[in-house]
Amino acid sequence: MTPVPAYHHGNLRSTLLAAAERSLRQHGAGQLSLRELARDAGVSHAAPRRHFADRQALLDALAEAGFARLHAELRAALAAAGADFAPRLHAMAAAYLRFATEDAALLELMFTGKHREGAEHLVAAAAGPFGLMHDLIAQGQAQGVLEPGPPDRAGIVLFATLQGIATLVNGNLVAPDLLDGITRTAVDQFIRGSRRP
Amino acid sequence: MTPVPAYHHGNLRSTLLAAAERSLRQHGAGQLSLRELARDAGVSHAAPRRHFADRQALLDALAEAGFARLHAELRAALAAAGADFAPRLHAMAAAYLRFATEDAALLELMFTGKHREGAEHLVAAAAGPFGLMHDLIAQGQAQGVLEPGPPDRAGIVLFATLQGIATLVNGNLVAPDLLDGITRTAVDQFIRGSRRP
DNA sequence: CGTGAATGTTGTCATGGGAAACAATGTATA
DNA sequence: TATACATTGTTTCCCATGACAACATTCACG
Repeated sequence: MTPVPAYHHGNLRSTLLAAAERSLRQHGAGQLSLRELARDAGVSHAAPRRHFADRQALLDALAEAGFARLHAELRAALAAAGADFAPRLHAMAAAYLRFATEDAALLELMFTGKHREGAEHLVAAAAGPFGLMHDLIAQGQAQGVLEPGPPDRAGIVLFATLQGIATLVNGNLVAPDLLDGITRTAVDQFIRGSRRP
Repeated sequence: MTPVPAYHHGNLRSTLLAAAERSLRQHGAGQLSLRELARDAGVSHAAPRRHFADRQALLDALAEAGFARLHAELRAALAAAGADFAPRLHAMAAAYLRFATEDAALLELMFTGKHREGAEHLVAAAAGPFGLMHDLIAQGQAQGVLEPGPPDRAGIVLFATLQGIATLVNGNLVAPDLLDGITRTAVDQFIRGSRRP
């Protein structure tokens, strides 16, 4: 018996999100079409509207999921690293840049101010990865490697540097094979620039 | 006599680019519509095609013009600064971030890998600002403030940091009133991180 | 002049987002 | 269980846009 296609798809929302993530990786956010996603899911072109009020809502959901995944990957990288500050920082930076360069379009969605007015979701979702960075800096200070002070400012600068490296590489302004070296340089410079005198 | 509208607009290309830059600033690249630009210019909806093969060509032209303007503004900032390295670096960073936060959408167009396959134009245009950064680093080394070495790597890290700060601010992940302080912190940390031992 | 290259215009098509009205299905509850 | 309501998906329609082709006007230059 070919199973009669159920009227209710069952998990359209997650199916759409998964397909969207694929399309995003392959063709970028600009090319992402709700109708095409609907076709792929074998569903009418208006069905997605039950789950995403409009195109932007879908993109916002993608960005939010992206932050969650980024958070998880950073946590995993930290867990795999040892207890010392410097290796942990290097591990985190490498993990961040792997994510950022493998999912360039997603990263762009997550960061470039494409969000809606009420983008508290996104800001809240971003707080996860930001928090990891913050905690790591605090650990560096506790271990006496970094100079004391509010970890926020230094953390933002570090985060910005990693984010910027990703942008330059993703924009083809820096050759991808330089990525690892530059990342290491950036982290080392960061440590040197804010280490305890 | 109401002047009969001339059949030939005369300078449609620059008119379109100017209008596009305005629209970009107000509504972002996604909302930019060739037909709307044509309407604004008082010209038929197909006229822009004579000057830009397609939408992407218009966006590429905008990005290229953006690099030229960025280059000019950085040069102006450097010219206004003194001869000492640190103030020059601070001036350049401030100028970069002013440009980057006032024209967020343009910056995104310039950097995020939205270019065509053959994007040599863009890479070449980007070389201008990159070169300034490079020269500035070299000057810092010559003045004995920075440790010697190939200026490229350090320059890329610095550029990335500024670019990343802009992304975070433009994405509302960092409050705009923190911008100046963070920029200063970033530059100071950079100098401390790569100064002569 | 007059001819060809630039530059604009009108008309058309396919694609896509969005909205409304309707249909099928699931669920709670009297 | 039967009926009311909520969820989810379908159909049908409208409109904006990008892209393209065929045609018109103007300009520059011999």
